[in-house]
Amino acid sequence: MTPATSTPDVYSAIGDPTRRALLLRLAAEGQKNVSELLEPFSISQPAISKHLRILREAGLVRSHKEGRLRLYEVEAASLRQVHDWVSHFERYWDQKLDALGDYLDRQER
Amino acid sequence: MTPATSTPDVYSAIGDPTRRALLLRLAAEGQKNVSELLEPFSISQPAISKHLRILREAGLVRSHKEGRLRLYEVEAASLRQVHDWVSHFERYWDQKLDALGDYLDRQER
DNA sequence: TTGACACATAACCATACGGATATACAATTG
DNA sequence: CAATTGTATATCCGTATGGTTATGTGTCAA
Repeated sequence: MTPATSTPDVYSAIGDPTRRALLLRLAAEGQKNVSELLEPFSISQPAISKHLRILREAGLVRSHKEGRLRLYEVEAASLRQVHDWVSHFERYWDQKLDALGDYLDRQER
Repeated sequence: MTPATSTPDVYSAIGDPTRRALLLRLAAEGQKNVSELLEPFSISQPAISKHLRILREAGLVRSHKEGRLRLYEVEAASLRQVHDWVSHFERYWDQKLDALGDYLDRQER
């Protein structure tokens, strides 16, 4: 019985530096196939495919076949939640330590 | 031979939902001691202490003793890099495909 | 001084993770 | 058709991660 394979969340998807690099390159250079994405790294093709799968399951990339290539592109709408979450802490790197920060905080949950 | 215990990076530190909840609460409610932080969770005190250590080593909290309590507070300057990184992808959730987005789109090989 | 409390650390365990190699399969090329 | 290329999946492996219980240490109260 295969145990349900829970979908990976966005935070852990971007926790890996290789996946961040993949995302950044896709954003900078647009669609890429697996071999192209693989090239700058010194890891195996299956390793990259695994990373791409995790990114896809986290909703961070999408892909489609074109001939015998599979093209990947960024689909980063789910990064918005990360952006929003991190923004709660903006006052900690902004100089202005306004007591206004307290207002942000009802967003808890 | 114990292998040097590399300092955890910010991305993996916030990859865990418990640690995100801790950070959010500290930001919302200010200083808290370990027992207070522990209370909403159904995990052990050592587990929380471990999370707090990881947050501390990632530069996300700091602490000081006060009597027999140890008070933790947010120290989230290092979240700025995350915020900046995520911002690279803003155009993927903004409706407005600004000039930068258009420019990048045309670079597609 | 003794005991209780607050917390950290140690030791251990199961599972997840990132990598490798081997293989399967679809699509193109000869 | 067979061979080659592009990619995914299967399997395995070592290490990291998140949890537990047990224990050590500092601080306060009686």
